[in-house]
Amino acid sequence: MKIGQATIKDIAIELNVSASTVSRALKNYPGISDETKRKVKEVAEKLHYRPNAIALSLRKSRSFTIGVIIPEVVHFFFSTVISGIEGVAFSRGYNVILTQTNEKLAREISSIETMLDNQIDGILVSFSKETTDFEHFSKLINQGYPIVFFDRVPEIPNAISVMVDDYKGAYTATNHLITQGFRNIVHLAGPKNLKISQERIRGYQDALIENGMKIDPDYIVECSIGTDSESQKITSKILKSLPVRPDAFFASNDMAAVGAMLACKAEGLRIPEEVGIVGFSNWQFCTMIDPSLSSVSQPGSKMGAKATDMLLDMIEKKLDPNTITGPVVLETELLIRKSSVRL
Amino acid sequence: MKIGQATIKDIAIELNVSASTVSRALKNYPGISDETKRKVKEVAEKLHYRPNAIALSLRKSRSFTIGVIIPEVVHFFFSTVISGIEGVAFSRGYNVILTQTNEKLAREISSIETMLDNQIDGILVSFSKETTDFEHFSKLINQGYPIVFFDRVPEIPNAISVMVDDYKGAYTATNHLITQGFRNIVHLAGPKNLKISQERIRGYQDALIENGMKIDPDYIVECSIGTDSESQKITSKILKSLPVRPDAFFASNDMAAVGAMLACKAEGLRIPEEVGIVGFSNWQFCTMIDPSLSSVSQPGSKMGAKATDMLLDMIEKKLDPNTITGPVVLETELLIRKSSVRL
DNA sequence: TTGTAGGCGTTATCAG
DNA sequence: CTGATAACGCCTACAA
Repeated sequence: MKIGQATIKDIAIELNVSASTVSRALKNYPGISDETKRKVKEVAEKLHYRPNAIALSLRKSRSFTIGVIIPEVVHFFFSTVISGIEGVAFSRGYNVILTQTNEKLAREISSIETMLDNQIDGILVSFSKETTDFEHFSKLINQGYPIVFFDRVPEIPNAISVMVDDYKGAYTATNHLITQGFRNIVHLAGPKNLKISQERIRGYQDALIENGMKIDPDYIVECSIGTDSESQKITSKILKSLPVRPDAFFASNDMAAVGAMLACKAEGLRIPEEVGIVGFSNWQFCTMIDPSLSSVSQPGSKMGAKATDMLLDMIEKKLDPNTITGPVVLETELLIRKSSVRL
Repeated sequence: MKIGQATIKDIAIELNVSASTVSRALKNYPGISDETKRKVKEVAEKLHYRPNAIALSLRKSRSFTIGVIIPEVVHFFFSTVISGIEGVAFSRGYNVILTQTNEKLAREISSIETMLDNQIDGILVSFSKETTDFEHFSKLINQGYPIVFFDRVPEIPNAISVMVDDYKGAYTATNHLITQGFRNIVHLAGPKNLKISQERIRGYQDALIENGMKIDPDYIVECSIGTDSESQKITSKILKSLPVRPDAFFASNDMAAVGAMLACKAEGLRIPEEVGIVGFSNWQFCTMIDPSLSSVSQPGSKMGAKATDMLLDMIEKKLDPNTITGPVVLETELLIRKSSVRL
């Protein structure tokens, strides 16, 4: 036996039949004698034959592999999404090629190119913070190439996307803070070019308005990086600079919420008595910190699973993209913990 | 222009030359007129020609893709490893196929098969908790197939692996607790079939011995799942059941450490005054909880990067596996925070 | 300097 | 029921 995998040819030679016969026998094609099938399968087994997926890809222009483009792997939410993606892909017989952009547009573009070179059957994308032009995506969409966006979704024609109800999540969180009697609520917002950030801002604002409160732009502060240290710095600054000291923070992500919490503690402010805090994403550590952090949970794994199912349905033509009108929106859930409850 | 990518043939037809000429021109082979090269490249550009990676793979039996087999994606440490892997792979021109086993042996085996079917050039593995037989790995190793193990490494001949110095990390952590005056130190251990768990246990024990303390098996408790809730339950139980109440916990992972912390708090024990706690891995939340958690940091990203570099070196024959004797061991670092300092 | 032919592993098509 | 041939896209030894 030669090095490397046995091929159909090897089986054919061993049995003195043609390669096509072997191919058909292995796939139980009609019009092959049971006897031949038996023998072929026996030899295949003996030689540990496994079909060469690359040859199949070349032949069929299909790789049974999907690509995932994600800003960062080391990010709790995204890692849950990846997990969801991987699960569905595996169970439906697809491989997953993973790429992280580190929030770089250039990396995003080059990853897409490599994926196309590799005959990837479809792509799942959450684009980078740098991405403001979506030409590299719309080009593919217009060619009918299967793409599904998740979480960070672009506003371009015919884009298929899965997202969470950021607006409602933010609205509910803010409303909860108001119900708890907090009045000067700061929103620590995400990068304002992302739709998800905008939606969360909108939810925050509407909650204020509907409760008869005023919107003050100074109380909407952008935390573009999203780390706890960034938000800690920003928070301690605004605790002093704002005309009326904030008594609550609704953060667009949990890291930022923790930063705010640390800053408040450093100022000697008690949580939740003096300051209420709510985060977004429900990272694992929410229940581990003291006080435990209220947070809007995003169904990351479900989002990954849903996006993958849609993508594979498109690939397998079980789903006509044209029948899809709007984005698929998954519900969030406000998990109320100690950081925001003072009543 | 037809649907799909332009091929070498398309360029050849457009220029009335043979496909081989085009192929050579594109790769700047000697013995092709500059004129032809120029024209070929021009047309290639015009048609947005990109080489078909699948065809290349088939031809060369090389895919420029490596496989990563990991127990869980949603795990801070592993996600940093993935990040390191992805970074090096990308910069060296390789794709990454990702698979998570969810700690299932069956999944591990089937993933390897799929990867081999896809002509993956090499594999990076951290095996599952279920894996006790390594036949599926040794078979490949003996065939000369490039594999590098990371973090969870098997004790089989010729295995190339990258790990952290679990022994020293555990030793240092335990020693630190002793220095702080803690005397009844419980070790919350990981699954005992994993080498990393064994090494940490050994480090813990040696630190006790060298400080003239006794080893009590009852003070080594296995937390096989590794969640905070598991360890919380276990901790509150042993706080009561052990003859002498423990005054410190060295946990084999940070989640377990947090569980212990929560259990102690629930018992009204003050940390670090009455109970000292040290974790392992230095998850993000260590600095976010109160008191901040001392932890042994594992260089996950570096581990991923190192393992990938070695794997690619093997693949590219820059590294002869036979020259490698032992595993590559990366240093850990004890990060001392509030949870363990009472002096 | 360029073209031809053969092959990487598989399967669809057409013959027999 | 089975075989021969061509093709997926690319590369390369050999020929011209």
